[in-house]
Amino acid sequence: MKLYNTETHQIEEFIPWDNTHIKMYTCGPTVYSYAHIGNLRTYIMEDILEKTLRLVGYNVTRVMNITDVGHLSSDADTGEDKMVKSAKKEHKTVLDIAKFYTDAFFKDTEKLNIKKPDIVSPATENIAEYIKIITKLLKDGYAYKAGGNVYFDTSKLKNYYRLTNHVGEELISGVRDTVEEDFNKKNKTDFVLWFTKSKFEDQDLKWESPFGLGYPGWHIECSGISLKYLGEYLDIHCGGVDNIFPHHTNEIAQSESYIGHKWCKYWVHGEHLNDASGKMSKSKGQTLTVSYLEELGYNPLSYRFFVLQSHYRKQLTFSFDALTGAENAYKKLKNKVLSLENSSEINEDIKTSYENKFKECLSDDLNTANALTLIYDVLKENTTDATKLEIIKYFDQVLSLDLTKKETVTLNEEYIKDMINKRNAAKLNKDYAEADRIRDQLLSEGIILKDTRDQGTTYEVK
RNA sequence: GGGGCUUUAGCCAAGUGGUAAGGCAUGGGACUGCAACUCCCCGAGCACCAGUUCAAAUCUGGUAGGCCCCUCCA
Repeated sequence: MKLYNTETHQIEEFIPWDNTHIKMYTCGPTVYSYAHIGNLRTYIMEDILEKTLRLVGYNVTRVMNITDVGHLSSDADTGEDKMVKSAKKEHKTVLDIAKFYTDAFFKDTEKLNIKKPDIVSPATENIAEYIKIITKLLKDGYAYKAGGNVYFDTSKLKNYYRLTNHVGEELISGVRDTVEEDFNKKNKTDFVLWFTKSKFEDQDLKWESPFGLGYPGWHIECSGISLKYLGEYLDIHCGGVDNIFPHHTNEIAQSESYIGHKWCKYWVHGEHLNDASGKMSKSKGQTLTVSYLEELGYNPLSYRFFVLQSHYRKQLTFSFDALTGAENAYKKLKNKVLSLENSSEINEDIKTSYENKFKECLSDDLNTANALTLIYDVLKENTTDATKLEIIKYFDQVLSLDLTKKETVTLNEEYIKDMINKRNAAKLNKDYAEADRIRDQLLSEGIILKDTRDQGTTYEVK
């Protein structure tokens, strides 16, 4: 298994801390609104990674956090935290909002066949863990108090910028002019571990702590949850590229200062989905959600297919043309797979050979584009249908495109047969207008008629 | 200003030194009352320039374009 490791900037052979059990942590959503399909691209990649690891024989424990407590936001113009802002807008409490969007998030991931992580933990349920870490960081001199808050002192580290090649002196703080500078910091890269005072005065959720009544900073939650559930030796930490700096950089700083040794071996980051104008963003008008795609008549799995055609470390530009293309390809492919007969013998040699090829594709830094191409090779292979079907089922354990799953819809077969007979009668009378009317009628009910040579008129569900 | 990624046919793309996989769309054909489905056929020399090499999409240097990060983001 080979993976690109952001920390070393190269593709490496994957060697876990403990070969029998892989610990995988993935940054979860901030639940202040619906996830857009760009967010979901990263979760699809993580899903492929997890399933690939399992396919090649590893045991995996995967943990994901849910960010349901405010973190420093850039909405300096309103002076409000995102969670609080949503809550106000929708006249609900912060936790109501979090619950609502957490549920929505998992509904979306389910539609995309993304497996739910083994452990999902909201940030608000692990406060004691953060306090424990912060207390030790203060005691060991890695953190300091200023202006009521606790900060991490990045100048205590020799190798703070491990994930990036940033040069400290060249960083511009407050690159975006909406961000206000925090003058409590000793160094511009220092970050807050615990807030008791912030510009967001109306933060709803606060907890007692040795540092005062307040709430945790954004970065500490991932370190805390990961250390709590996965221990001090983490194999893989995933997220979107935007998290590399500062979020993941800060996680390393906190975690390793706390445990005193190397923490995570592999950092895997998914590239963004862009639209024609650049990066997709929750705060940029029209949000492309899974349910929006459904409203437009797309199958969510067509989006999964679209994403898998590309590589996770490559930026991908979304357009409806591209999605339509993917949907066409997906439907055609699925039709071909479903038309395979499952009655003949299975050729084990061919099956094994394709299974190995499939594992090779995915083991090559998750080359899903090639893995997908392999399906077309299987369909063209000179072997029995049953063999092809078995191979594709094997592939679908990771691809999760429901390629062999027939839609189960309850149909009124007598009605349909009756309509077909009427249409055939009309056709015999050369009353094609009537025949077409019946065909359109059924189509509007989701039934597609097929005039075949040897079986007469058959139908299938749209 | 600093750091990083990227550029292969209309579109999504594979490719890691030996002469451009696959898919979608388009066009042509078979099938059809007409369609849909299905099947068959068809397209690029890899942003540009200069090197290295017997040989470069693949290596080196440069130019141009696109995108991202530098405390909201997946």
